[in-house]
Amino acid sequence: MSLSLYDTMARKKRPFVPSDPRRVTMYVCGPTVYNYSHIGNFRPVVVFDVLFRLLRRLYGEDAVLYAANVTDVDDKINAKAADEGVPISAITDRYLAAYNADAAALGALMPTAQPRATQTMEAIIAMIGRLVHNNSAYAAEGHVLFNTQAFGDYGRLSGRPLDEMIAGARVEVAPYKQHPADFVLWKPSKPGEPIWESPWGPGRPGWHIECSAMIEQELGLPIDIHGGGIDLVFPHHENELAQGICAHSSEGGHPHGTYAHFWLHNGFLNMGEEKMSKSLGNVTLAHDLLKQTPGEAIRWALLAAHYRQPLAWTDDALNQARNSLDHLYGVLGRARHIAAGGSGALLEDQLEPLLDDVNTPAAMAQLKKLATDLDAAVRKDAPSAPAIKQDLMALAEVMGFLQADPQVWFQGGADEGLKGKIDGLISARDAARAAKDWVEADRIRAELTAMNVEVMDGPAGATWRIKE
RNA sequence: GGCCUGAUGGCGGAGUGGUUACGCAGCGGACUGCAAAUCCGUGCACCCGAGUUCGAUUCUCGGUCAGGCCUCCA
Repeated sequence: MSLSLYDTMARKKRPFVPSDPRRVTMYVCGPTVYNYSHIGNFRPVVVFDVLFRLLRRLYGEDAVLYAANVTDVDDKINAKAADEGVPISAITDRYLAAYNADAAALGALMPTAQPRATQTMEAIIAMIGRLVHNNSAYAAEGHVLFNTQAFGDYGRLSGRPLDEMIAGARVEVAPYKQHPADFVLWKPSKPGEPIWESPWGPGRPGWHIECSAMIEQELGLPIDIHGGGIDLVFPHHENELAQGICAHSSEGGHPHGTYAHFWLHNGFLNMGEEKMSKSLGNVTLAHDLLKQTPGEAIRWALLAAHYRQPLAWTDDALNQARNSLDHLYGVLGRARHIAAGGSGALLEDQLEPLLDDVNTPAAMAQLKKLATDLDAAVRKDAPSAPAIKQDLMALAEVMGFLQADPQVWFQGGADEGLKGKIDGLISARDAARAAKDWVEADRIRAELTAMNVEVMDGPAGATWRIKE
């Protein structure tokens, strides 16, 4: 079985074939760094991280170029900077650092490139210039607007014919627009806002052009995979596609070509019945959640539903994620003396659920099956144990799980002093048990329980872990 | 108003034209000094109606309900 992915443009699953297997390219829309990102913002981060890992596994670690942009020019950033009386870079640097730290805590690898809008300004201006030059865009009242009439396929990605959109539009149409659907490529800055010189006057870029320019600069067209949240299909990706194609058509020629071979969109994370969004005020920040919950458990919860399905975020889902990881790490702890190796399953068999449009819930079921098999093999001291462990760890790695030491997973919340104290109590209890002094043994266990420590007696002595 | 998704057991969540994964929770048992962990066993669902079919949870149509997009948005 080979990799197949659901392509929003085709509205079906298609076999994935990169244009060049030695240079597989993926671009995912990243954050606007004006605040901490909420947990829903991290769903695509984790989802496309799994795809990134999978592609690296299939095509080689150095063969995959994954660019995720950072929007660091934006009204909200300006507002925040003005509010605090600091330059915008103070805001964007602060929240980009937090974003990257949170993403790392969720087990996401760093993309191979993380371009920033402010550092792509030359490419943005050059691209707008090309669009103006071939009449795909026009300047008006200090703005430059993309001419949606120049691209016959406009609306194809989102399945919205132009005239229909106009009919249902609730937006006020700016008077300088030739067509209501035309969108801004360049706009004048207000006083006090960051400003760049351009042939159309001083100002700053619109949001959509940034991604197209970065893709050209970092990856080159066409790219293999373009990802993002489903809410970006329209207008963001539709606009990106239109300007990206038109920037490559000659003057007077018909725009043609391919921008991205695959468009992937993840479903929303919901709080109860509604989407999580800053405007609804129902957000949970990953930054806050990570203070009390292991990043790996959050990652598990984010991948527990297929990426295209909506995901309801609840405390219970998080607890279940934690329980699942407890189970897996428990198996690994019991199998710690087994060295992974031998001939495991074929790579493709192993990865089959992920090859089918990144089916993470099915892959998790397989992870658990392998863990159960490993546990049984270890218990029976079966010769198959090393191979099973190898399969388990290989699949876990592609999913970004089980990279920690089991002991750290269970005891990671305890500092050295506490560990010493716990170990002392465990020894005292072991002595009491050896003397069959059950009253004393149970008293010590109660003391440990009060410390949020759970004791587990085993053939090789008692072990312990921090409870949630 | 237009466009687009989804509906699976107590909960989460895959998948399938004919025995409905997996996990959590529940129940019974084994193990244990008692527990925990683990193991064995077990109950529980495919929104409604019509159609196609030998057979539909799966395909088609209609309906209901829920959500999203059309405006910044992962």
